[in-house]
Amino acid sequence: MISFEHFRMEEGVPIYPQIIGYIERGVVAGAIRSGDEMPSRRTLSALLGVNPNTVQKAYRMLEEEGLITSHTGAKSYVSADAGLVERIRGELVEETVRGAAAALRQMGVDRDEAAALLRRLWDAGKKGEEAR
Amino acid sequence: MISFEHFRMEEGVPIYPQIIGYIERGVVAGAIRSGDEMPSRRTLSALLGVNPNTVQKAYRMLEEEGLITSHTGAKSYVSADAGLVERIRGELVEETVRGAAAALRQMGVDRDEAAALLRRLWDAGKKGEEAR
Amino acid sequence: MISFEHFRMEEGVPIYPQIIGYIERGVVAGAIRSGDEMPSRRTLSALLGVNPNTVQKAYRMLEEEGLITSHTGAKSYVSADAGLVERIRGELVEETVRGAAAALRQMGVDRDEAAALLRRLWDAGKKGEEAR
Amino acid sequence: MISFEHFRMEEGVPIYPQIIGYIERGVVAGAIRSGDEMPSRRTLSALLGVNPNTVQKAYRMLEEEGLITSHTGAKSYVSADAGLVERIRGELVEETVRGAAAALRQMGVDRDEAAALLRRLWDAGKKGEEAR
DNA sequence: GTGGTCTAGACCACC
DNA sequence: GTGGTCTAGACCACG
Repeated sequence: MISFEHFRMEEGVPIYPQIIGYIERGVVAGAIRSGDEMPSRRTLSALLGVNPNTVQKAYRMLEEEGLITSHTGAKSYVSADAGLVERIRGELVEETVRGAAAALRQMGVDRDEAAALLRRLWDAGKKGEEAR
Repeated sequence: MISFEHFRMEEGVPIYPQIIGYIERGVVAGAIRSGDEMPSRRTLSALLGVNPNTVQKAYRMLEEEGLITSHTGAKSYVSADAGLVERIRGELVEETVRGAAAALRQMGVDRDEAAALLRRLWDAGKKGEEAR
Repeated sequence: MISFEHFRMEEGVPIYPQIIGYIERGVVAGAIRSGDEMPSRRTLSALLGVNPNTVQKAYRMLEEEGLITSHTGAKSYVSADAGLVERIRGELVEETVRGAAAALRQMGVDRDEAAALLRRLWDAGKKGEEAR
Repeated sequence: MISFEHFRMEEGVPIYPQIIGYIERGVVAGAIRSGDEMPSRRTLSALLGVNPNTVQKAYRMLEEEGLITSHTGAKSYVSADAGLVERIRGELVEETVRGAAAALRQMGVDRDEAAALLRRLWDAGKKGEEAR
């Protein structure tokens, strides 16, 4: 059963993409692997304090993406082959870095300052957000 | 008159927060200063290709935040005192860096690798997204 | 033991009402009579390829309707007195005819055409759906 | 603006397919034509006493079927070419007649009796259900 | 005012 | 207990 203990909800952003992103990042990190058992819709919705349907939507999109499999009445499992993981990794890492760089640039931060900030704040939110 | 030439719309995210964020980042960078003239709602909506109501909503929230002043029938001006700017700067920069760091950590990227990536991709999106 | 050989499942409709309807129509036709023995829940669920709980639900509702009697650990029997049968017959037949008539009328089919169609298609689905 | 005054909701059946069926039958009858204006989601939901989202789902599926067109901020219109109408007509009429025939057969009604019933009850529900 | 999306809760069939 | 679907209400962007 994969853990959601390091999941932190971001306000003002739709919840289901956050769930998708959490799973994707965990898969990219190798913390979530093929065959791992997903929490049930009810379990996860209770854990996150959201509606089961919101979780359902995330799971459905993950299934369409090929990251998990679902069968009625049975549990859902992760099913991520290496190629898919590598593809997601490429998309996700670049997108994250580029987005932060663009925002910081527009705020007048220069490259060295940004890199220094990143190093300094790296462990800032570590408690509770450690790689999965 | 402040410029929106570096504004790039992000799909799948409400537009009015994007406008607010653009102004906030410009103020933090010092590119937008107290007394600068805001474009009229009509002008900006035409420029961005969005509905006037969407711009109106952004202006109203910026006014509530204290970043601009609006008087019926008159132009709107930026009104950002040093304290407000500093407060926004602290929130935005830290939030941006922390968010990226958390996502990258969760993907299994380590601190050195992240800093290197940030330096390497710093100018990546510059063409067409300069000082975005 | 009453037979389910002519039962055909309709997709997209809950299964338990289909079971109830099958019994009701058989009773109205006289093919199912008071005293007839119902298949056990397990037997029927295996025969129809559905979950025992689904059959259980249908049996419970039939019992509430008064069409069958169940005693824990014992077989279930049909118990349809003449009055009940007549009441069900009136409801089902009229409802079926009225519903089809209304739909056909709304599609611009006239009465003669509808009656002709009914005669022509009467045996159409018979093969494989006989006495459905 | 096409009218829903003859629409009658059937209990125990999902609402959105009923809306779809009503439109399809009207198109088959020729009572609803290409270019006709659909009621807005809000208008129809208020009229039927259902949630706007339920209407939305029906409209969306009708759009996928090619029977109506929708554009954000603008009204929805019927767009049914002759071929599509003919295809729907074939499916709908046969399906309706076959379904009623099968049910009546299983209830022990014979063909002549069924045709007679259909003629007799043809106008039974006419008030309020007249072809569109 | 329009259509589109997100979150929510109840119900169904299945194991 | 599991996943899947339907109805519901609020919010968003657009004309």
